[in-house]
Amino acid sequence: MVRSPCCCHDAGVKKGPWTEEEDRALVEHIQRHGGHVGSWRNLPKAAGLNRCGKSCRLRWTNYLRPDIKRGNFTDDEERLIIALHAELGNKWSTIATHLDGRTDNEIKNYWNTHIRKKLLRMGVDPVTHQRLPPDDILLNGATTPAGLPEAILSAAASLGGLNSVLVQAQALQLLLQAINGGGAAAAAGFIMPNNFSPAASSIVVPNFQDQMNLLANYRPADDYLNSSIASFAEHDVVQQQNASAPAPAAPAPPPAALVPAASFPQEVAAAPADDRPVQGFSDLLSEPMEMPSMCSLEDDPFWKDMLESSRLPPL
DNA sequence: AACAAAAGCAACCGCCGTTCA
DNA sequence: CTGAACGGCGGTTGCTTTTGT
Repeated sequence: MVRSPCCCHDAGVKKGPWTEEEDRALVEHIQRHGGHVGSWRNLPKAAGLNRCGKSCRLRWTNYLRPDIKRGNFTDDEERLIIALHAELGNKWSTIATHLDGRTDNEIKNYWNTHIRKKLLRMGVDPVTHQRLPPDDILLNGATTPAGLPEAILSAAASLGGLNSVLVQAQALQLLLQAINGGGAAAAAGFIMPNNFSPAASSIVVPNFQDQMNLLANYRPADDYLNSSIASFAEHDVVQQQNASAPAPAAPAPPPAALVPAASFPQEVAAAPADDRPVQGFSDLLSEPMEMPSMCSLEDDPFWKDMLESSRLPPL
């Protein structure tokens, strides 16, 4: 017996976005059959649809199925996806079986549009889940003019694994550039006084040693899965907020569920001598942006040296 | 306000393993 | 056993929406 060729190649079969009428026809047909489709190939004709069976299956499984969960991915889902991807690779359908109500297509899209970029920003290769070479991180972060905060984050993420003085200097240079430009620095999570000006004689920055302690202890690929990468969602929200906010206005108290991202843990800032290693980048991103321990640049010999050796104008 | 660029996402394409005649 | 169709999957495209200038 010879089977007929796939309907997908029929010239008259409709393609493109589905209309409400088509959706209704498909759903009603499947419901009439108790949720059982039988043959996808025969379904379009039986349901009165001028669509390829394959297209019907896709529409049903990715959009119309009643058990599909809509809305943003939660942090837990995000962590699970990353963990599963590290183990399974691009086995989206397998990954989808571990997340209730999520389709492989949705997960795949979310990975490609959100998680992948975030991992890159954190200095983690989204394919291998290993730490990227520092040079790559810097390149990734510095590709867009508006991406300076990302460059700083990438540089910070790379500090823990720096293997060359040159790269370390590049990372610090990024930090210095951020401080020299108030808006970018604010976006990176540094607190600037309301009257901040690059030319001002007293520039306040977070305690440098605290920053270096945190950054130096960060090992992205070692433990990022265990940490609350967490802050992914918050990270995005805050980036957008910072990018669009008319900085450097005095920050309003954030909503309880929304804390600034690129900041340093309070307990570390308050206890500089504590060498507690951070568990991951989340520690740098998830706490409110409060810096009890501040110092001025002139008072910090390290900053003084750095500024003198940089090409920035003297402060 | 208008335009351009970037991001997000639904849908399509084509390959591959399985099923079936 | 063979070959064609089916169903499923991952990669990619292109349209729509959002954001930036």
